[in-house]
Amino acid sequence: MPRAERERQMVAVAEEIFADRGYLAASMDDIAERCGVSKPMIYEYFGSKEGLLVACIREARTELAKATTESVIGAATPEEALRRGLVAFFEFTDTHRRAWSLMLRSEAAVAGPAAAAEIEAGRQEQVEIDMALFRAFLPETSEVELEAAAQIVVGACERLSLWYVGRDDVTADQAADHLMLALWTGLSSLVRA
Amino acid sequence: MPRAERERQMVAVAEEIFADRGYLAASMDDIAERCGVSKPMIYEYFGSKEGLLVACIREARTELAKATTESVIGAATPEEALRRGLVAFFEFTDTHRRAWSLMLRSEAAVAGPAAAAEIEAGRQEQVEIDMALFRAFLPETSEVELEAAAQIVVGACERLSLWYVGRDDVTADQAADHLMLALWTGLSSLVRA
DNA sequence: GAGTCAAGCTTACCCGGGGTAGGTTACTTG
DNA sequence: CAAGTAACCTACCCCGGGTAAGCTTGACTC
Repeated sequence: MPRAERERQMVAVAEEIFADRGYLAASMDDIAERCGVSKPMIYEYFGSKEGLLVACIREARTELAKATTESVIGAATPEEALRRGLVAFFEFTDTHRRAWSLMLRSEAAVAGPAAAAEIEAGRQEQVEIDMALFRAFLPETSEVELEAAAQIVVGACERLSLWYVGRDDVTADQAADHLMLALWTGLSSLVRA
Repeated sequence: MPRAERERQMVAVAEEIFADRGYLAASMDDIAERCGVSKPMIYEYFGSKEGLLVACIREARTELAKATTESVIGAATPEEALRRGLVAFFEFTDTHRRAWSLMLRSEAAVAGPAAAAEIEAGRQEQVEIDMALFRAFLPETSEVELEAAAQIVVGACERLSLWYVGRDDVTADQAADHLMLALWTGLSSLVRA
């Protein structure tokens, strides 16, 4: 099997095993066996166990960035853009649960500095997408304010997606609704209602 | 040295080493040596490496829950309660950086299921504190709505604290301000400004 | 004061799994 | 067909989590 194809297979298998058993409990021998290949092949292509994890995360975050950026194309108002981005995000986390749990669960230094950096880079990517969006609609707002808002959106999305994926009585659309109410309209509106 | 005291010392040393080098890179032999004790003592008291991590996390989350619940006592309006809670939270993450980075970095299944559960329990604790607060001020609002709002607040706090701790030009108060603007007033207000 | 029990502690070891050295096969290319 | 290289293997090293078995010391009983 040619290298490129084998690498894709390895990433796919690793994603599944990492997500299932957790990074620590997954052994490289097992992954190799499931690929029908011996362990040194993985080391040849990915360098280390952490390297393999990084490859998995990178693939997931590339897909996520693609899905969210594409979703906001052509939105007329900031409200519409935000809502569309949220729905796309929640749909992604729902349909790509394995990939998403990898990005969440393999936090930082537990797997190693490279994996930590990859995950943080993924978040930062989302932050920058959000900032670009806000900046386009809100030219008057300061950069600090924009970044704070973007971080808030990313954090809220992350947490809410975990919550809604665990409940089958809430759809991606409803999750986006809740988030729009809180972030866009503001929680203060609940008091007056 | 009596057991209780030794346990406290072990947790303190472990917290530091885990936070410094990361969970994987920290070896039990090193931790034992820094305690002036041999490895089996730690296993006697905490059962496993993961058990030791769980003890560290539990201590940190207990402190955090204490700080945030105490901060909102006596608040007259929901706005004041929310703001006070946020400030207390950001101050905690700033002054207890090691403990906080442990809670964030040792995500989920990477260390093992018990550690994952402990961290999720910590988040859920915060969610419930928030829900109780909201419920007190907003008796009309549905439980689903309350929980969604609480999840959003927790997620936004987590992310924003990481951001603000990394920037020395932002104070806990200002971080709380940004969050109040986004969550309480709503981002829509930026458009009209 | 000898006997006993437990708490706190040790040395010396096992073994799974990440990572590597060095070689084999088989296909391309000049 | 010789040379090179891509894809792959077996066999091994060794660190570090985890354990077995026993030592020391002090308190408490008879």
